[in-house]
Amino acid sequence: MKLITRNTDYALRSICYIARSKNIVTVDELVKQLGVPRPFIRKILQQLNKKRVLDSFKGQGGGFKLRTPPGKIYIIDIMRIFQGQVVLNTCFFKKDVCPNKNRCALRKKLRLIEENALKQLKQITIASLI
Amino acid sequence: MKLITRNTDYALRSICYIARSKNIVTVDELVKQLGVPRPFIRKILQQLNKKRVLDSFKGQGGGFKLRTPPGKIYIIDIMRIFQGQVVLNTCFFKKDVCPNKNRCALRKKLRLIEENALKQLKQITIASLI
DNA sequence: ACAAAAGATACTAATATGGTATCATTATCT
DNA sequence: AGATAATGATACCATATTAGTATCTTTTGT
Repeated sequence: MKLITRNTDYALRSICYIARSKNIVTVDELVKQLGVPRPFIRKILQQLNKKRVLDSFKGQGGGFKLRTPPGKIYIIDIMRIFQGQVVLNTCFFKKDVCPNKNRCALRKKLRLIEENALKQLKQITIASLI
Repeated sequence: MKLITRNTDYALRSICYIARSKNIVTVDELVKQLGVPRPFIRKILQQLNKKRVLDSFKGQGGGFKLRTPPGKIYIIDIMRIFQGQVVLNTCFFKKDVCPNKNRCALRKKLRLIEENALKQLKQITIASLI
């Protein structure tokens, strides 16, 4: 069980850094700050731009800045970008083994735990991290 | 984020089935009950035997039974067998980026969430599932 | 025009998960 | 004793996900 993956982590830290910085931030700067492979973080930033978390500027003097204030960026949204639907609750069992999903004691308990985690994740903003 | 993996799920259901059954249970019976690939579930049961959750009997009339009462088997232990340390809280960052892990706001919050989930997982026994 | 930035996209590598195959060992029954 | 029915051990293969690279295009400021 891994709550967040590497690219989510990189993304969050990049966003935090950009949020703290008043100026536009280049990939170069982030590479230096975070020590993350350049092409990898480029891809991450591009995704964040596509998903409208960041705004990007091409050409000399270009780079990235936030598109939304840090208090309105929830880490669950960043997780969703890189990890898809965060809580799956997929049942591995075929219908005839687990005829009634709703009554499966195991699923029920796991779902509760997942819902709790989700609820907490939904409350954390970038602002609360910087 | 996937709370449990397939083999953990299979293991839990096998244990539940064995717990409900008064008699010794063979792989064959479990395959019929759960519709899971035979060699795969064999491996799972072997691991459960090694970890002393189940007891196994070779030869004709052999099979598996519980070694511990269902009220004392916690699903977190089964998860640990198949998924290793359940909550990792690994930080992907090098020391110079994240100089003080304890003060990293992100880690702190994630750890809290993970600890909550863990606490809940630690309370669920097989007995509570059957 | 040129250089410095990001955009797009396709590819490769590593790891984890899910699953098979095969042979050895042990116990029971006749 | 030998056949049979069970698990033990172990090595292997397949697939999916995650992590990371490479390359070429586009935009923009000087």
